[in-house]
Amino acid sequence: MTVSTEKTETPDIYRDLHQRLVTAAFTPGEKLKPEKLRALYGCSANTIRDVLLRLSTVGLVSFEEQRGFRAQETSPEKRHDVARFRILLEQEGASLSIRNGDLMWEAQLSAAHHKLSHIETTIAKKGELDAYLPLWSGAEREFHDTLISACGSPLLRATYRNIYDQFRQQMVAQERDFGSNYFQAIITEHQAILDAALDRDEPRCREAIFEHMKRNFI
Amino acid sequence: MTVSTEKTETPDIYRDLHQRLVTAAFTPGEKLKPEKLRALYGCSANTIRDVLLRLSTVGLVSFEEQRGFRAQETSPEKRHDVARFRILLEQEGASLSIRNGDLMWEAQLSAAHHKLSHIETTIAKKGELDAYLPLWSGAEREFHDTLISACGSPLLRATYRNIYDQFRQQMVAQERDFGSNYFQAIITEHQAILDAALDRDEPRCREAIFEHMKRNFI
DNA sequence: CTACAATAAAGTTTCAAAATTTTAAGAAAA
DNA sequence: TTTTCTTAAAATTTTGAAACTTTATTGTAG
Repeated sequence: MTVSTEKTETPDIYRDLHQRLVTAAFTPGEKLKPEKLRALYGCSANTIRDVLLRLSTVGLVSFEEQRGFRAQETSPEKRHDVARFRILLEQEGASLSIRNGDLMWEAQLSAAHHKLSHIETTIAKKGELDAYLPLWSGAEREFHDTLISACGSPLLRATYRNIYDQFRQQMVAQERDFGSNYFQAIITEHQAILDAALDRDEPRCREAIFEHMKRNFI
Repeated sequence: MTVSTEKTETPDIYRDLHQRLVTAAFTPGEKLKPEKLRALYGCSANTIRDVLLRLSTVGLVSFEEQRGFRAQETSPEKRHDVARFRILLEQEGASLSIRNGDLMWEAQLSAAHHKLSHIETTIAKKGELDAYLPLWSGAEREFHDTLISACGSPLLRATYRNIYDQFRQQMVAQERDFGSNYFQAIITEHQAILDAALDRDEPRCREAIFEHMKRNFI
């Protein structure tokens, strides 16, 4: 069901494992054995190895020479580190975008926020997070990525995306209480970020980003 | 000569290729064919593939599905991007280190600077950069890494190291004029960074870092 | 002469098995 | 009982060859 039967399977395996990792389908530190996963995707162990090697590249999987792969471990320190670093990158990226972004950027940001806001409102009402988690996670990622998309630095943006995924992995793994009031809160926070960005108010946007993330500190 | 004959060769292949890449033994964009490199290290093509996959994770090698590996391309935009991002990370890391660093940090920073300074002075006098490039590159990396080593963020530090290596790769590839006066200049700049750090003067240290890097802008 | 298709060559990815290393289990000694 | 050594099992890495893709070459039609 989750496995595509297309000719070139590797990208699908990558995407599927990536998705599983950021939605905590594996418990942190769990061993990822190519030989076991092989069966799941109907390919050889080496193909899995390739994919895991690439996922270790982006920090979702930890890899140690001669002792294989694991789903990235989590700890309060790690979560704190990821959150701090994410703030740094997003604040800087947002500042640059506010300076450089054109009308198209504003439009795309509005659009991304609209989608995100819709999904978050639905979850806040219905409360069925499990069903919406992949959808919401994707929309949130897109909103934050769009926010920094006009920063003019491909490197900053690529690094941010990696960190965002690590953040998601760490937070979902922590089994936070994603209750209804949690979503009420982040709806407000995302709105504040959007408003500050469209007002081209750098300090206020930085502050809004910090407010959005500070709950994840130790 | 460059190839170790130990039992477990993979780490050596990784280190050796890493070294070659940051010292521009490959021209930017040059194709890295496992089949060719295989002979060099006396192993199979897949082992090379593994190493290249990991090097692509740290940005030294570019990888495209179904069309293999290349030494990272270079361009004015890319160099500018790397330089800007490096400044961001180093300024932030240095600021945090200045706030958090203890006496041990000061001592290590002094030691790293002492070594670096010695090598740079030698090069400035003798001018034989080619012979000293790996030594100097390693010492400079260590100095900058030590500067941010007390920042308290493993993620920031690891990211900085990757960016430093990409920076080195980009700059050496550009065939800059590493003349004697170039080294005279950076000796002064490194001294300024050290002094500001030991004085615990964040703004001055940030400024010194910027001054050290601004020559690499477009 | 150019554009397009067919073919050949080169390069990349996948595979299953062999070689190596790590981890686990059990036996002997302190 | 605890520790250490030996042995067996499990897992990882490496290999060489097969399958597949891309790129280059050649030939044909417009």
